[in-house]
Amino acid sequence: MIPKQSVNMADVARRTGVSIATVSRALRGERGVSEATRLRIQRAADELAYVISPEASKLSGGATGRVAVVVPWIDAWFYSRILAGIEHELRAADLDVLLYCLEESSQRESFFERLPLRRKVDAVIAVAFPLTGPERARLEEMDVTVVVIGAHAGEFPSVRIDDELAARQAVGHLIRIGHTRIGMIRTVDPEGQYWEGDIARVAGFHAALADAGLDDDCTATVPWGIEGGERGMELLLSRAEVPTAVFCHSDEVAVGALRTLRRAGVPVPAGMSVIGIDDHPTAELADLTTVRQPVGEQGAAAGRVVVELLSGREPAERAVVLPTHLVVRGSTARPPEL
Amino acid sequence: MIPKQSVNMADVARRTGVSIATVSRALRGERGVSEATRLRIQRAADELAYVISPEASKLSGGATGRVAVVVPWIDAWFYSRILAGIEHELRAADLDVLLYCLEESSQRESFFERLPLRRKVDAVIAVAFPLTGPERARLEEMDVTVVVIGAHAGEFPSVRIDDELAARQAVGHLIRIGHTRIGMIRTVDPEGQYWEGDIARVAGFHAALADAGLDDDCTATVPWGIEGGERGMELLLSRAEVPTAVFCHSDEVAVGALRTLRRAGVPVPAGMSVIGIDDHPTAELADLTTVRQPVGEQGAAAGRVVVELLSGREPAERAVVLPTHLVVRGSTARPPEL
DNA sequence: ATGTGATGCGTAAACGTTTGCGTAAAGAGC
DNA sequence: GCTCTTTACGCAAACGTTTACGCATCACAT
Repeated sequence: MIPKQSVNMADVARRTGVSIATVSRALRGERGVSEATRLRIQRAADELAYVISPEASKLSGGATGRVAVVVPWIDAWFYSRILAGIEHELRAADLDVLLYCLEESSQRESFFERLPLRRKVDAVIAVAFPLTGPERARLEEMDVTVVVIGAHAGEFPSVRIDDELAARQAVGHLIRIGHTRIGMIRTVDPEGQYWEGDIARVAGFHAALADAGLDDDCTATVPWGIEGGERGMELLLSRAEVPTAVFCHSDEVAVGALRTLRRAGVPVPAGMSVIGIDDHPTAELADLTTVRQPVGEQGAAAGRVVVELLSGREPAERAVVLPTHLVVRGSTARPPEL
Repeated sequence: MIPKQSVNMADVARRTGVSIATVSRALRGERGVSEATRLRIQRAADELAYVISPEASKLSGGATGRVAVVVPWIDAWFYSRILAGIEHELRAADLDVLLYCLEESSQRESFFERLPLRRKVDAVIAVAFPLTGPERARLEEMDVTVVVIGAHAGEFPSVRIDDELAARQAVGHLIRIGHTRIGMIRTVDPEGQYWEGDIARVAGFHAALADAGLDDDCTATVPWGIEGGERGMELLLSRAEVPTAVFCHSDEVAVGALRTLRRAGVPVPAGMSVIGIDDHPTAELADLTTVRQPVGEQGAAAGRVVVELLSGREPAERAVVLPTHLVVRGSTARPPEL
């Protein structure tokens, strides 16, 4: 057997002339250790480049120092930015990030159902997918702390934007510049489910139209993504009453819509205004008007909430709602009639 | 203290009437257990929904079941796709992914230097950043298995594309359609370092030109990204001899180059051909000719290599090189002179 | 009958922490 | 001076595995 080259608490204890128990307490900042010895221990630990063994710690009732992040996709702008925000914040707090990419709801279900989360992590951050009732119940019964991004699920702390407001900002812009026939392209996931964010955006769409006394039956439903956007715009163009402006669930959908318009020879914004949500990088490239949401910042906020909760403090707010705002570019203009 | 609701080996042992040791051996498929009892134990474990505690396992000399993935950025197409590939493959093998996003080389250095990797993970996958000599040495001396993506570092198994060949494919295309004055936009990282991939692409660029007997002093060096691409094209346009075609380090750089051209009123491809590498999603949107590389597949391949190594098998190949191929779109055409 | 290897399994000692309990010493109140 | 807390620390028992060792048992050849 190769000699263990890793230093453990016993080494630190020996070096400081105290017991292992005292080292444990000192290093975790527990009370019951004089400031003087705590300092000595801390220094010794630094000198030895000691790092705690998460295994042993967890095994004897401590924390794992790990947080699970569950996303439906990684290779999508939104999720990877969220993830970046989370990772940054958690690493700053010396927590490790365990990544689970669970595309299908059945995978998520079995993950929450039978996986021994409590054995692996101290907390779970669930990003932007619909939590089913059983999932929620399951999470509540195991004693991991949970934070949800992009949705509000039961009593769990959450971080999100106000999707309904964002939709109102987008549609409000279209109304202000004179549009009266406004369409929307909404999205469903591959399993045919509407996500909370989409539902709220549709609600905001309808509410904004209602406030302005406008008709609102002009909605197309497509799978999320660029191709969905293409299809959605095709659907809207084939209507009896073609709208003069379209509010898209998100920028990627809007980019698809723009492609269809280009192919159909409809000039943007002269013949059709298009607006999205996100401020995705390609929105700038495509000169797309949009409602910007802070993405990385949502991840970071969730990370901070987790850190607070794990260190026993109550976070400042249990439901963080970050602001969105309109970014006007070249894809929206007054309707042709005016 | 809340009663432990998690099943452990003792429970399985009791249920089957064997010792804990036997359960341990049976569940890991070690020899020394009759097939009959192994089956009984397996069934009991399933019935109890037993899952091993990674902490205890690691603590007593076993594996952690975790793999660290180190990337310089997450919120970039390339890395998030790689990550998706890795995650998918590792999850299939019941390994957990620990994500570390280390942007600065100093962070990476201290990560490899003082982090107790052996305490946390069984293996490390390093994605596409330059490993310094000390880092390499450090990794070698701790007994974690290492796999490198997008570079070849020492004796470590690696997964990558042939960057030089990819460059040759791109430049070869430009030469074949008649270009003789070809420029390149290469990239450096924020710390002023050239990455292995870039160096190889430059080499391929020069080699392809040399093979065709062409001049090759037309290179611009910029920071990676869209803005870098814009700047790079500005530099090339301000040359005494403006090239008729430009090979860009990657698609995102090429997109920047296209923006500068549009602003400068240079028609593409009539006035300038542009080609990139990657086949980034926006390459299709921007109608950009490019050399496609399999990105998610590189991650998946690396994941498979790790799985092989951790289960004690030697992987099929220690240096996996995945193929690239030309994707011709509308951003390249014969030069104006012809 | 005896010896010789396998084979199948149990015993018990790690692994490196956390934590309840015990205890000595110091300080506080009278 | 004597209790009564409080503080600072040590002891030792968990936590749930892996694994070196040891002991039967059995097949097979002597």
